[in-house]
Amino acid sequence: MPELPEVETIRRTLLERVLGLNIIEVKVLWPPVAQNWQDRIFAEVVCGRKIESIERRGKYLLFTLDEGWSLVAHLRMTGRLNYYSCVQVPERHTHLVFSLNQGELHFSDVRKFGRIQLIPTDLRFRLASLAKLGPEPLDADFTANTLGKRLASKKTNLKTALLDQRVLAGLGNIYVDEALFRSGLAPERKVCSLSADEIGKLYGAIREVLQASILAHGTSLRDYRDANGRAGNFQDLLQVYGRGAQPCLKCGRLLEKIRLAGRTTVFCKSCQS
DNA sequence: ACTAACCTGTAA
DNA sequence: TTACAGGTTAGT
Repeated sequence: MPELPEVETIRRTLLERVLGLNIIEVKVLWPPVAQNWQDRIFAEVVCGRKIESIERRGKYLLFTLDEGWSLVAHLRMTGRLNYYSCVQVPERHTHLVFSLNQGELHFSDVRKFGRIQLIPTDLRFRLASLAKLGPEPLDADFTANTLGKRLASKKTNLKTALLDQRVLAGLGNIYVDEALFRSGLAPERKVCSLSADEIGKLYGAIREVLQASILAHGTSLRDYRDANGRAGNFQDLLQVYGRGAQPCLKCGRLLEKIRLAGRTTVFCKSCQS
C-alpha cells in the first residue's frame, strides 16, 4: 500500500497522537506479525516502554522506545497503523494492539504481509532491509548528481531501477510511473542511456511528485489511511497511474499499459521517450 | 533478471 | 473463475 508519501503522512499523524506516551499493554493477536520474537517475549519487552521518537527511512517507520529498544514497522501492501483515543474493539484484521496511557494504537493488515520488528536501537541499521536502502530522495543532500551516480552502475531499464530500494528509498509503483511521466522519460529506457540533462529532469520530477503527494496526505486508492483513519487526496492528482487506455493529460493520446519489473506500468508513448 | 511466494478482497 | 492490488524476498 504505502510508498514514501503515505508512510510520511502516517508518521506525521502518529507523532501528534502517540509521541511521549507509554505502552502499558500489548496484545499480539496474530503472532507472525512480531517476526522473530515469541509473542510473549515481544509483549514483555515492549510493555512499559515509552515512545520517544518516530522516524521514517524509505517505506519503514522507526519507533524509538526508551531502555534502548526500537520497533521497525513495514506496512507492505495493506498494513495500517490506527490511533484511537478511546478503548476500541479490534476490527477484523487487527494483529497487534498497543494500549497506551492515553488511547490505543492498532496495527491491522488484511493481507498479512506487514511486520513490526522489535530490535535494540543500536542494531537497527544492521537490519539487512534497512542497511541496503539507497538515499532518501527528499533529503537536502540528495542531489541530481547523487541520483546519477546511483543509476550509473545499473544495466536495467528506468522502471526496474527506480523500484529498487537499494538505488533510492521510498518509491513504489505509483510514484515511479508518475515521476517518469513528469520527466518525459519512458519506463523502458535503459538507465545507462540517460544524459545529464535527463537525470536532472528525473531528479526534479521525483522530488516534486513526492512533495506534492505529502502535501495532499498521500494517495488513497483502496486501503491506505493515515493514523487517524483519514484518506489522502493525491489520487485526484495522478496523471498516469491507474489510467491505462485513458487519454494522456498532455497530448490526448491513449496511455499505454504494459508489464515491467513484474508490475503494471502506464505511460504515454508520445510524451515519454 | 524473472517468477513464485506470502495473503485476502474485490472486480471483471 | 480468474486476474489483479501502494511490496519484498527467496528461489531458479
